[in-house]
Amino acid sequence: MHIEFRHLRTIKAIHEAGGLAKAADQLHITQSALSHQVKGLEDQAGVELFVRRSKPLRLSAAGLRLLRLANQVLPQIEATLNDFTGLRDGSSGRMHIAIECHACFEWLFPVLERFRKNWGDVDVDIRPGLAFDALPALMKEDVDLVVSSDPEELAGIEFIELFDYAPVFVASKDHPLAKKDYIDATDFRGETLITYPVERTRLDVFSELLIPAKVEPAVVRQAELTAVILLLVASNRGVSVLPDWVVREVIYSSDYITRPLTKDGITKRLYAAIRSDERDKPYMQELIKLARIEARKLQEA
Amino acid sequence: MHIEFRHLRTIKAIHEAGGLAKAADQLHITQSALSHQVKGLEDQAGVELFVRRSKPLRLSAAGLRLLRLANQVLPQIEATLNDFTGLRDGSSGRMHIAIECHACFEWLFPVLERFRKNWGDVDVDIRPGLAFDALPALMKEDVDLVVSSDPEELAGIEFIELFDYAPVFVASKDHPLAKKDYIDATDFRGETLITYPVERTRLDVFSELLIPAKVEPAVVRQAELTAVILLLVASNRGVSVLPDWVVREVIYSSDYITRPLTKDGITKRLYAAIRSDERDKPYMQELIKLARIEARKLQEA
DNA sequence: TGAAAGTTATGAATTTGTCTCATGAACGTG
DNA sequence: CACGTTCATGAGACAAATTCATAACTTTCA
Repeated sequence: MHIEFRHLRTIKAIHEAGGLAKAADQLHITQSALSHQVKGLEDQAGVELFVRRSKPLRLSAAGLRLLRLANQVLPQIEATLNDFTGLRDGSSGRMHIAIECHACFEWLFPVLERFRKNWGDVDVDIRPGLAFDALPALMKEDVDLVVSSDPEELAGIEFIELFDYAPVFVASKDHPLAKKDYIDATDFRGETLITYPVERTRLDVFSELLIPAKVEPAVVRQAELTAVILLLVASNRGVSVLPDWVVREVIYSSDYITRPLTKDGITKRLYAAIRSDERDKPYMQELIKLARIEARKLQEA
Repeated sequence: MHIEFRHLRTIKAIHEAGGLAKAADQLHITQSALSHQVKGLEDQAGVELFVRRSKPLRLSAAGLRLLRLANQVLPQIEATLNDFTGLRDGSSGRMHIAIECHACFEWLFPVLERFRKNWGDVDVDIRPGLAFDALPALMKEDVDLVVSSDPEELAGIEFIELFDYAPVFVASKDHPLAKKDYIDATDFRGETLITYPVERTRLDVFSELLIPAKVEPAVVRQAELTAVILLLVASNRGVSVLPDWVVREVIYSSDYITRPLTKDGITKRLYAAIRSDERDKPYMQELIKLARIEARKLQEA
């Protein structure tokens, strides 16, 4: 036999009730059960837990030691169980986010900043590493939310619409294309295009414009950070295509010009992919709400 | 079902081994048992403990919380069990001492002071309150050692000889009786006798001298503290009879004289009464040894 | 993509352990 | 000393954990 929580509860109850019989009532078991239990414990520990010579059954030195253990340990269990109800009812949980779209940092960061305020018990993280396998990771519960613009039909996964955005052409104000009202695929011929360092199929400018039109820019140069891309564009080292929420920040800067792609502009939609069973968790809903608000703010700026 | 230590050990093992099967080996039970156990736990707690979608069975948020509990709690149990082996093998325990003889503080305190150094795990205390019922208290395990000068035949109790001492007459150097070489019972007639505040039968001067001789002092005055008794004696407010280990400290002081009781002197023997089943405990033996040493030192002083 | 290997889940049977019931023993009290 | 209280004990009832056998699932590798 091993020492178990049951025994700690027993010791504590006997001590507090001041006797087997009363403790037994309190624990809703018989006095006999307690007696057996104590005996078992004593056999196992090899020490007497109670002083039996006197009637009001007092704790021995060893018994007191065990009581101390009980007083340490039982509250810790309580605390754990409480945390569990938190996890169950959704006031705490995990929110590890994978972003397929590089520029999403821009709006996601402020969102998480606000989210953190009200949901301190939720463990928040961004996992940039797995841009590729984001959806498999979501299914495997490696992450809990994926920001994506390509909804797929997947069992147990659903894509929740966040907001629409437009990929927008950005160039230096001195660039020749600044003269045009809108930009077509053919305009990229001979240009240096600056993109995030991901495969082309995952870049709007390629998937929506250049690949269908079978146009290849003169040079494709990659930069990790949005700020760096803008820097390169400003100094006329190339042109780029960025989501409107990014360029909105620079739209009034006299260094840049922005133009729609194609005459009618291109619109894309961003989704939050989550596991269906987490859709109703309150913090999940909250995060999505915050994302929509934040996006609107950025686009209205 | 309740959460039990078993479950904590299980969670910990699964996490460390990285899988049910390996953990099962480690715990010397079958993989099936672990699976059932985890299932039971999850049902009980109402939360998923593991992420099952991926193969190497990872802990979920709740699982991690439980692991934290395990890492807190299991060492505490270990510690308790270790303390128990201490209690079993006698390196720790309780040493609550009742003293029937008031003056015993004088030598007992230094003894306990030294005892404490080597037996820090033993809970030491002096219980002055129960001078009367000291022996019943010993039987009931209210105390563990009684210092007494009256051995009795009691089941489960044995009296271990500590050392011999002599009750000695003390008076001011200016007292008339200072002229005598030894003091008889009749010398107390007309004197003020200062004693500890206990019943006469438990005072050597009465039990050994005055009661047999049917002598009553003029006044019997009581004082709690040895120092106070000596103070009163020094200022010639009365005479007293104290154990030699006490007066040895003042013997060279020019304020006092000490004289033997009766021509041949009276010798008494002090005992440690303990429960027989504790006789062989190492700290018990040590305490008795220290008591003898201390007494010799005091009497040789 | 389809075995093969490895890992976890499940159901029924079995074993183990815990509890209850009935009763006895010990203690304290009037 | 009888009586009420409190704890201990043994046998049987019951509940729970474990095992065995096997299914279901994942991952890996060809």
